[in-house]
Amino acid sequence: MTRSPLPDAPVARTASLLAVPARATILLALADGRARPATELARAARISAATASEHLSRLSRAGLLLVEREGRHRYFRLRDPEHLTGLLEALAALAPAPRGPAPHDEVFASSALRRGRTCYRHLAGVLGVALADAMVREGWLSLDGRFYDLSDSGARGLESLGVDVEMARRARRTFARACLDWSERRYHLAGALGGALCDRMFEAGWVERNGDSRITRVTPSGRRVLRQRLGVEVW
Amino acid sequence: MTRSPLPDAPVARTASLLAVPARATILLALADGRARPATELARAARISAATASEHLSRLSRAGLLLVEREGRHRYFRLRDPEHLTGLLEALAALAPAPRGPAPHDEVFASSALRRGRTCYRHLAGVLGVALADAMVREGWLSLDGRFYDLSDSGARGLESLGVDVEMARRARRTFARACLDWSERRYHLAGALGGALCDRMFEAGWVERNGDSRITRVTPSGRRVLRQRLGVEVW
DNA sequence: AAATCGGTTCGGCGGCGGCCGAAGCGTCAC
DNA sequence: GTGACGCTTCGGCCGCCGCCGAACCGATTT
Repeated sequence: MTRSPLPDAPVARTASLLAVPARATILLALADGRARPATELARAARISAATASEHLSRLSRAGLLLVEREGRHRYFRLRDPEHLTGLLEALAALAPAPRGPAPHDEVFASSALRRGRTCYRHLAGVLGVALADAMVREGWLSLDGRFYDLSDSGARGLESLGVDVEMARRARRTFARACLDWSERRYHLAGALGGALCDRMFEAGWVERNGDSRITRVTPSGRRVLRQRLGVEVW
Repeated sequence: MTRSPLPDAPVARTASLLAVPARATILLALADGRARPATELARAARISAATASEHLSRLSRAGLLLVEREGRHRYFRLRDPEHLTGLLEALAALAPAPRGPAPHDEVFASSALRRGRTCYRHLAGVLGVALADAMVREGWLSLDGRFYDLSDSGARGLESLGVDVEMARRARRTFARACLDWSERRYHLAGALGGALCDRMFEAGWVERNGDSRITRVTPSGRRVLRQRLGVEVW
């Protein structure tokens, strides 16, 4: 019953990846090129974690997604956002009904969470990324793969902010890790040093929690310190 | 159990049209923008006529195909070749394995049939289309929808070639129809007048059959007549 | 009229695969 | 340690749909 392979098999196989609503939702949710954890994608597609896991592994195996482990999360992102996005748009454009531009996501714009938040015990969101960027720009940190190197001047700078760098060095945890930030798609500072910095900023009253959520906001004094010491202007 | 509709339904629904090998083959076979009858598409996809009919009706309902009845045939073609072809290529490009350019069709190039053939009782292929084009160019015929109008000068011209135009007018069949030519994707002359012209060309020895097949070729004398009377140069 | 042919419809079969709950594993918090 | 949490694997259910043969329809031929 088997026949010689038709030259269109690849087309059909690839199309079938996009042919189920749950997977299309997932890809659409990743269309902005940012990385998101599996649970969030499951929620977006309204499927169980188990089902999402299957879809994600299938999409990864097909080479559409890249995956990055981050603690107990797994972040997925499109391997080739340009190409994939174009394809999704072309498919949507072929559909008969809709004539206006699709509402697309919006779902993920939930900006309060995006601006600043804690990620386990370090700072994330726009704030966390801005901080990491600034420290790199000032020569305090340099990125090496998934880790940061802390320069001497960086150590001095952080110490002068009141961060207990020596204590962080002695911790059994990784000292300075680059953590993929899901809302900004860039790295922020994690590890013992990130924790120490985060602790210090709360302790000094430069940032504060919004109730008991993970949402964090910068206080006026924090804003001043960051501007003076790191040249960072945070909203 | 029903949930509010996700914005990705159109993407998935459209993708599922391309997600089955048989349909992908059909669309690929039509990728050149030409129209082909259902049976040929069934053969290309290696499925039964019944299955092909389902696929074709589904693709038509989805607005991907246009259909044109022609006698007892139904010719299908892509509604928007540009768009669809781009989509197919983008999908194929996403597939991991193939690195060289796809062999695409070639299948349909079977050129002997393409050059000239009879279609029921009139001339088709490159020859038929060239003839129809020439007669339009000479002002003998003008296309009106799916039919041709024969001008007075056209009637005289055909008569002078020995075609029995009056007999054709009295026939109960349609006098001069435009028949969609599958290999050239353009119209050729059908109907009673097309039949009369075809008869005359065989009778005069301007064209002859290749054995008992539908393949037809122009003889030297035919070539000369066509060049002199219609300004047509046929290979 | 009968035969042929292109195409569609119908009924039914069979398999792929999407989905979930439960269980398992690793990471992190307390 | 214990518990919570993110994620994956496993087993099984179930529905969708691609496929065909047979019957049917309409156009064309003889």
